[in-house]
Amino acid sequence: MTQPDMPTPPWERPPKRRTPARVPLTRERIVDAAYTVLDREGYDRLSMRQVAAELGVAVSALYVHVRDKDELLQLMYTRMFEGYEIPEPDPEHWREQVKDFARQARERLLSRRDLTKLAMGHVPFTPELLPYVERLMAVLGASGMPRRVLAISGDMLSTYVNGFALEESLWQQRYRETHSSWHKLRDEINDYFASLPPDRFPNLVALADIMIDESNDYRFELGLEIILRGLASYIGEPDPGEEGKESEEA
Amino acid sequence: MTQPDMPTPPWERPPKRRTPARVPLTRERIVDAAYTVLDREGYDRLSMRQVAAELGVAVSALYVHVRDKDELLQLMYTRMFEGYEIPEPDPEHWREQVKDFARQARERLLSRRDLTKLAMGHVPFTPELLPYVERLMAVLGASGMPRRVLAISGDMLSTYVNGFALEESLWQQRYRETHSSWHKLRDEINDYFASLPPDRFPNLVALADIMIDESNDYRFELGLEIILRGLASYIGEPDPGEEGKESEEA
DNA sequence: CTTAGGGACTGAACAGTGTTCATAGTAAAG
DNA sequence: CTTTACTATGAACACTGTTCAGTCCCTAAG
Repeated sequence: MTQPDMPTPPWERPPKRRTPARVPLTRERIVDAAYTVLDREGYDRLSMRQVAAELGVAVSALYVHVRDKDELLQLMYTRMFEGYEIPEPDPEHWREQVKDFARQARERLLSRRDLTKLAMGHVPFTPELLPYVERLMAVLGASGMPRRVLAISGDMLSTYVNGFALEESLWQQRYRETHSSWHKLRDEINDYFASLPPDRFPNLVALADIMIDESNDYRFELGLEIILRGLASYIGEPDPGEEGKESEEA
Repeated sequence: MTQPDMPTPPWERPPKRRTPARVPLTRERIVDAAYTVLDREGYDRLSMRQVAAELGVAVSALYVHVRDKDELLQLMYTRMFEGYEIPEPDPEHWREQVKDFARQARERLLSRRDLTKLAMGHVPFTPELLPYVERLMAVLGASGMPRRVLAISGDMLSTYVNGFALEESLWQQRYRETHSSWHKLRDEINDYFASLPPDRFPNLVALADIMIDESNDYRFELGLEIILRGLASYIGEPDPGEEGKESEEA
């Protein structure tokens, strides 16, 4: 509303504080700081005190805006999804669309430190995240697979991607702590498997060269293709839901 | 060596202490106590102090036998595998054998509290656990699938089982904290999905009745079958390893 | 039997954690 | 200006994993 280049008339009191001495604390700023701490310190050292220190604020101030550490982690989890791109469903290309989604998810999980640990144990069923689930189900549904297969396909895919990325980041963490390069660690594991007594471990010895030695990208793609083939095998079949429908109590 | 029913001759000194005042602490006893605490308190409250208290011993005494809390968790993880039964490989019935293994694993993970959290982030590559991996690879290898598919099939299966069981136990935990029965919570989630605006969430609304409402057993079996179909689809195909073999640096 | 050694165990301490609460400060509303 | 509402503070509580100077006790040697 104010013309930026015009000088303020002397009779008009300037706003009490153009740059308030204390920028007000918000959930957004807290999550920002939490991510800064996560990048620098890692998930295990991400504490309320570190986040407060990052903001130059007392610990208890955080609890005005956030109920729990759990709620803060939930907010961080939610932010992980921002800007996710899931395309319009296209029945002709659902397989590539699903693969692109999975690749995007893996890339994101590995793009910052310890995001896999953050993602684990959370479920994208909050109101803010349901749109993403809806989009994925739309893409998967375009394939024409039966209802009951469709209902668990999303879960299977995200479990696979999360589990794969978690394992990747665990190895990364381990080599950062003990080895100079991923190559070195990989070769050592390789040698370890190859040096096992072949009479007791014939299969592991025979597979030693590709158990870990294979490119992670390639392994990821192959696993993805395996799941997609399994899903696709149900297209055209009747819904596999009529037998075995006993309910359980857990 | 001593005849149990014979009275001890008076000239033969009895062993210094038949029931020593302090039963010696061993790794085994520590792991026992840790499992007792895990059952009673849950993973998040499993602490060195609780374990020590369970044994009636000072905390620092534990560190004589165990380097870390991490090492204790590793020992607990190892014990999870004791008594696992993986059959002799039989090329005719590999699918049922693999399914039995997966069912057994899921059952075990859910048989005690928070075992899924304990299993997560650990890899069964220690010397004590390699025999189990070897057996599983033998069963899978009997199917005749290509080398590179075989190499990741074990990982995929355990990722699936762990992820599935983890999600199950998360729901169980959540309903224990807030709801009277799993049925109640399930119905609420069900209603929630069904009550979403159908224009924005057509797929989720359409699947509301089977997204969560389905029996967990049935969902588990279906996911297993999907993976097995994907794996089986490679039998008879050449090893899918010649294209896309670029290595990465991570 | 006495002595010395060594391992198992203790208690206290350190540096950190999540969370709460009475209090002080600040900004807007009456 | 005063009141009200609310944010932020600092101290405290009850925990956590881990370390370390000692103590105890059992065994082996003299």
